[in-house]
Amino acid sequence: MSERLLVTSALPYANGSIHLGHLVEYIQTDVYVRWRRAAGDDVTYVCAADSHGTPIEVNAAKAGMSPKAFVEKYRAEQHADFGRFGVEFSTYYTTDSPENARWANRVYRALKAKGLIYKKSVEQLHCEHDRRFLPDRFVKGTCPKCGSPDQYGDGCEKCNAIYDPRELKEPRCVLCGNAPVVRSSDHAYVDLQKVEPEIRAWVEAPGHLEPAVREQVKGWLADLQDWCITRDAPYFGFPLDDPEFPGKFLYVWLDAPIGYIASAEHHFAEESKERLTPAEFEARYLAPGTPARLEHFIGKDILRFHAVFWPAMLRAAGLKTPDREAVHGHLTVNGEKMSKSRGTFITARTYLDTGLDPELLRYFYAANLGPGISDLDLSLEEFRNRVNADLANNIANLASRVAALVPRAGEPLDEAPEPAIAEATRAALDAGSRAYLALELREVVRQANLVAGLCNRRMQEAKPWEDPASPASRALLFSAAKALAGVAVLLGPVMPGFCAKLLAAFGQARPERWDEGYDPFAGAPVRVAEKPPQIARVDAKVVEKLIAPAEPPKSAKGASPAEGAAKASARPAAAPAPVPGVIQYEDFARVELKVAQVRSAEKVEKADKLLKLTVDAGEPEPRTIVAGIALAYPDPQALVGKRIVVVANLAPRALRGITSQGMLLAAGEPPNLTVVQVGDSIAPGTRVK
RNA sequence: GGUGAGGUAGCUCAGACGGCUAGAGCGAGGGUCUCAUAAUCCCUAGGUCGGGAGUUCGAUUCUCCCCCUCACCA
Repeated sequence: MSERLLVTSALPYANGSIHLGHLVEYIQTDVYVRWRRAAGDDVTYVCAADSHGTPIEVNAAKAGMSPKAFVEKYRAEQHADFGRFGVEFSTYYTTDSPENARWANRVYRALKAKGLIYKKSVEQLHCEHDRRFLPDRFVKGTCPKCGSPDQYGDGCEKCNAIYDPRELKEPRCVLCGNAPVVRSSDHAYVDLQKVEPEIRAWVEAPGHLEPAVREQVKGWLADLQDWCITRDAPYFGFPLDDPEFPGKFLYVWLDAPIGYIASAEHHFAEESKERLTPAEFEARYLAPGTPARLEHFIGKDILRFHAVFWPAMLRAAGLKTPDREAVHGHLTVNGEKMSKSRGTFITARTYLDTGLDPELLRYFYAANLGPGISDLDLSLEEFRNRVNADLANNIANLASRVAALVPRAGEPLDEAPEPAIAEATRAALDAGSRAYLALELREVVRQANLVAGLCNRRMQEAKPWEDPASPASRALLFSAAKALAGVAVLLGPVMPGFCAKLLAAFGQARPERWDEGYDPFAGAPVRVAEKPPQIARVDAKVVEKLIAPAEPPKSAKGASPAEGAAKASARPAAAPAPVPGVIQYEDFARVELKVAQVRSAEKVEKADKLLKLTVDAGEPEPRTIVAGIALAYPDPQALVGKRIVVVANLAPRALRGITSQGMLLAAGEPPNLTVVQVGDSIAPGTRVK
């Protein structure tokens, strides 16, 4: 196919560390980019740190740093983290760059020249103490609808009401706690109604958006709101160069997507192998009608900016519009939003610290990613199953058994392949290629496993270990090794390291390109050049290390507010602020209560209050629980067979030399005490909530 | 409240211009080989295809209503 592409991932906000939610998008994009390159395309993969906005300005000040230094710290850390997961950008720049300042002003001037900018006075909450207007997330107060305290200025997390910050009761500035006042200020607005037909045309054109996404965006177009693109000082951003709006800054969301362009321009001017002047870069990549493709990977949370505002901006600036926007959903962990209080907020570092290979995460994501916007769940159990069943048991083990037999068959092998294996491998490569283009990564993974599964089955049928040197055995071993080479090529974009080793193991070279003319059964004869790569089976204990010990909810003071939507998707839910004496649902949810059936009960020696119980909590192993209930149950046998409720996730603790794995619920004080029981219809292991 | 998406086996999902016994992978249960990472391979799972009504010879697949989930928005 040989096309030229500019591919982008959303720009992570330079205000925090990369987590597994971010990585969905960057891994998805990286896999796509690697496949494109393997297929002979010329791809430039652009990303950058999103560096502007109130949160960065405020947090930098808190950290006693200049915004520039603050941003650079996170930019470098993020870039390094991505690299560890094999995400290889052509460039990882910053939106706070001279190139971007120039581009942002150019786009602004273009909007203005087209008559799309108008001035409007807006009332906002202003903190007299901090001398600043407060973005929605910088105000907290009581919800005007339901009366819940401690809600952000844009909406209530309790009743889901959405309102204007001015409606908030008892508002206060999250920075200093003082009550803000209402003040008005003039701002620049983009009149989107005027360009609605152009936006609509872009949205409805086939190929730009997935059908489901397109419907969503069309819904917005039916009720287009004008867009405010300026902010008041103090602000970390580009000063607006327009006498009509003195002292204003460009809103971060105007310059963020422009950062794609500015970063790419910077890359070609100063980093790339083939250097391009800004004019050459623009002509090649951005001129309307250029054959170069522009593709954006984004999360569903920033769809509006990319599917409505961005095409409008590009059109107004006389540039080409995107050829595709791939939108993915958010990451959940064990079926729920990532949450610091549950310990499921997993950073890239946390993952690396467990010692798990980053390529396993790439594989898992690929195995679960399609072109749609549905959320992707990282169930730790599924992760383990997937890696163990597909990689360890199926693919890597096949490589291992073939490698053990090839020397016994007599190297090198250069046979006629088994037709069924050859055909299946070619079909998988063919289907895989189409799947990559359609971003059906899970289909790619499926195809690879089909091939390996067939080879394993053939091995089982033909038993080449019985007579390895026979012509039939040699043909099968040759076929399996070559099929593995095909699998390595197919999965190469997903697991570059593993696949390179797999090819090398059987003396196979990586093809220059595999879109056309690549035949795994041609090329070098098969010999075992080195040990094939192993995939250690993942142990449940290792995976569990991903979940941090639950962290107490942060105080309101420490919570870092985000202005509008964070740029990169899958941001965590903000921890609700604690109210004295009242716990949040999350606090309760941290306590894992389970039904358990008492198997045995006996007195603990030398302790007149303690009983030692063995209970079945629906787990592989029975639990031992030591409880101070002996006075209330002089005959421990009375408890045997009862279904009680235990706290299952309590840290184990030794009592009288016996480790108690949890505690049971009981009402009253000894000796007048009764163990909480449930009916016989509830099975041991059932969660109590 | 509005808009959009979706609700198919324990889990992740396929599928059907309406029609043979609704599929796959993983998990689970049983069996098997031993070249290989206690891996492979074989068999098994009987799920009201969210609920109700309608159209039809026939709907899980079409229409309508309802319920639930998710997202975006006022």
